[in-house]
Amino acid sequence: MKKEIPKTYEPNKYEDEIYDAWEKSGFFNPDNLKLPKNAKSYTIVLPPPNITDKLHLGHSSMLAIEDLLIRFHRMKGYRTLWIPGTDHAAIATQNVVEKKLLKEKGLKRQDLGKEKFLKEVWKFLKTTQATILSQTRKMGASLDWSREAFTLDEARKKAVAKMFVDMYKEGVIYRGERIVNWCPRCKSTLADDELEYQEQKTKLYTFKYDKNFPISIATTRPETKLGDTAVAVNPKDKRYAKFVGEIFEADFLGTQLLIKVFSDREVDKDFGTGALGVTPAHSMADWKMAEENKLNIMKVIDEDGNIRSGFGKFSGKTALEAREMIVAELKNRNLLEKEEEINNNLSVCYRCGTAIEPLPSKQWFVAVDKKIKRLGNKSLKEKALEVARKKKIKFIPFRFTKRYTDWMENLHDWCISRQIWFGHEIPVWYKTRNVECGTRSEGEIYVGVNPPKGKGWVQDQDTLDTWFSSGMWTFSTLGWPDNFKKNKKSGDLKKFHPTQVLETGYEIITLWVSRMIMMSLFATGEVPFENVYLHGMVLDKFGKKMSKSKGNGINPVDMINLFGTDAVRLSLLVGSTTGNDMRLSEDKISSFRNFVTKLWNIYRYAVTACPDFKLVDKLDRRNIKTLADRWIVSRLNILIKEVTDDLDSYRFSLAGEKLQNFIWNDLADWYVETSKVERNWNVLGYVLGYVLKLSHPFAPFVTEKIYTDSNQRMNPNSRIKNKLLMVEKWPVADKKLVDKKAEKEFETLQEMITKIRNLRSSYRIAPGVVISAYGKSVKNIELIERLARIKFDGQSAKGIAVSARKMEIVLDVAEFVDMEKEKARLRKEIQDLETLAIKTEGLLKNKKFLESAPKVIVAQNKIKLVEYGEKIKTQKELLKNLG
RNA sequence: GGAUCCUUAGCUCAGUUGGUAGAGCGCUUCGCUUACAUCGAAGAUGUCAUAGGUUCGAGUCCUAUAGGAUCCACCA
Repeated sequence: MKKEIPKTYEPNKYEDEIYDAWEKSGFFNPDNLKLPKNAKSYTIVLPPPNITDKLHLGHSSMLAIEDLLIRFHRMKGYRTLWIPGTDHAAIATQNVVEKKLLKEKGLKRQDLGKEKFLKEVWKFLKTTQATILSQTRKMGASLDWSREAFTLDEARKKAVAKMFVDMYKEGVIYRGERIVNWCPRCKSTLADDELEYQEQKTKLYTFKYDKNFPISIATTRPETKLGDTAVAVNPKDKRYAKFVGEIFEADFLGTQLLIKVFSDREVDKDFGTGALGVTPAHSMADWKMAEENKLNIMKVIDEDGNIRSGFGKFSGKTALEAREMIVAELKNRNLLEKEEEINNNLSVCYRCGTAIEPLPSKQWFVAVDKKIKRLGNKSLKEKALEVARKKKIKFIPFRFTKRYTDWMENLHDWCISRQIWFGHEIPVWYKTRNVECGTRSEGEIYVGVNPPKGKGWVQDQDTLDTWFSSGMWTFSTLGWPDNFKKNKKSGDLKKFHPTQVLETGYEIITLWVSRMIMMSLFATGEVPFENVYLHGMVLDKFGKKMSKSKGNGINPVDMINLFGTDAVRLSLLVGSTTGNDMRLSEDKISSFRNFVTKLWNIYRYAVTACPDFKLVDKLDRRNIKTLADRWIVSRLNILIKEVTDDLDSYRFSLAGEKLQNFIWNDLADWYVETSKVERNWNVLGYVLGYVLKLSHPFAPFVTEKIYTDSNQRMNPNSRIKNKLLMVEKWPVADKKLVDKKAEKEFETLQEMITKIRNLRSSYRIAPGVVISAYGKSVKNIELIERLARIKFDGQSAKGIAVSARKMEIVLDVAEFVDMEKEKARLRKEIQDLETLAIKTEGLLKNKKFLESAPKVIVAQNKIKLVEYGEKIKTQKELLKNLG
């Protein structure tokens, strides 16, 4: 069954059908792999992409790296599992849908009500989810789709509720009041790491509460000063020392304040007046001071960002309106001493950009410092630090360990409740529930996986932080809690937990990695993964972060359509280093497309030139005949060792580069190109077969295509034609085939041939004179001879022509069987050429010769008459003119 | 304020434990030779940011400086 092979590999034609074949084979699922019972497991959980949007190149990079690891280990004989999934990304998704609703229908979520709104969210997420999954397949990701999960599906809901209840029962989850970062627009709390900071100019006002108050204070937010209960000064500040410990009454524009003066080291003497008005309810730092100094707490601003009742004319106004009113009144009363512009770092909501309002509020927390019995009386924080320090979890590159431990050490209790509709419900019910300006009081409370029986129970209206559910990802996807009864693992959890590698972006160490570690330790007593491999961000060719708003993002699917998945994968894997950002441009991707074509054409050449060509699994050493054979086989076996080592050590880029060099330079340019005369197809079949295996994790499609194409050609009627490269055994280097002597000898030949090539070009080019037309083209040699005959002494010119012929003979050197004979031949060639070079040079120095020479340059089958500046003429035309 | 990373060819970046400076793209010249023009051959280009130190030997290790990027903390 022989068919024509196209000149170039056409990815779009084959990729979908190849992916189908993989998927149908069932080998993405480790249960279908034919493995010995004691085969080791190798598991990666895919960091679930947010369902807010389709995938970008950053995701592609993640998929490329993980699929490389997965395919490599699958071929190495591990019980290899890669679990797919998506993340519901609560706040982000809710925001996207809200914006969409407003834009398309002019509706707010409140207009729809919770139930209808959530329906809209699900409608939205189903479409993006579908897009994400199809993009993932396009990348060639060999994920086990039978185990696909979503952070908000039924199984995960069950796991999350169980986790919450368990932690509550251990006293790790508690409800408490404290200052939270409140977004008045999203009406939700934000974690510290969900804040963004905006540098901006703000006015700093210096004033006194009233004219009898002894100390002036400075603030950028006068409206919050309605809730001041103290003034803090630096203990070393002599100006205020005499007031410390005293309590003053003040009348701040109609509001009665009781101000205690105390000292605190945190206060900067040189900022403003050196005295800080303390507003415990509306500043993180002040809250801390209030706790230490047992200050009263007075709330001024409510959840909508308005001034609460009880503040006279200011009540009901927005914070900004109140600020303006207060400043105006301070001016009127002559209390305002100074008004200056300063640079201020404003915290804003990372989703909507609204200024954050720090507010005290009742929230659910995970206690990170509480000693936990099941963790050997250590806290989550201590245990999470221990596993990193004892290297039960290794960070790659190592330096990120420090980022993790530093952050862990300073970790505060984690607020896990969010005031949004979309997300995991909190498994808590109350009997009576009053809501009044952020303070909630309730009577009876019930915490359990299943709703309580009886009437009058109302479920907690809040939802859980996304990271609470994604923090459980490694074990919730492996069947926890059903697979974890009485502290014993069973099923998937037993087979695949802990996982081997978590591959993710370094920016997510604190948000996600740390939470996974804590939650896994609590739930299973195990680390969630043994290694954390961190990749950098993918930037555009100017080094800017790709983002939708900037419009500089490259859509991976566009690139795949243009250049093929293999090229996209290679460009993401080669030329980048662990933990560092990388730039990507179309040029880079297209150069890898060319590489894929190269690989394809080695195969194409073999099949066209040798109808019986086949890939060889085992090489009979008697088939290694020529020096070139020994050389390429030796090089291959060194390559196998190096690539395997590199991949084992996460040096993907290096491994890819070595493969590329071998395939392009050694195999194509030297082995295939130089030994055309008597090709050893057996050796080529062996080398190509092994190269395909080594390259498969990098470029799965083209390698699989070549592999199956070859099998189908040679074995159209046997089962072999359905064999997949994907599950072939990873090559093992054979030390006996490494032949250093052969490599050295071959290198000598390479050097000699290169020298001849150099000689050829060294005297080929001379200003204004003929030259060129080397090569086999008889026409060109004829041309030189004719030009020479017309104008000069025949002999000298003939020399040039002859030399042209000779050089081609050198390049045809094919068989390096008799090394000494071959070397002698090459040496003679070099000598001849050198003599010729001297002769020619002499000729070219001859003024008479130069003056009378036709000033032509032969290039690209076209001849340019330089002297007359004439336009390019064809060779034929010139010959005609010369008669 | 604390920390990390980067600075190597015109551009984008490799360079694993210290041992003769690398790749791709681009550029110059030549070549369509039945595997490949998405190709082949040849060529040019570097005080490895700066200054010290350790060493027989430093792009690589140490110290300081400059510039760039990022993360964390945070100013009332």
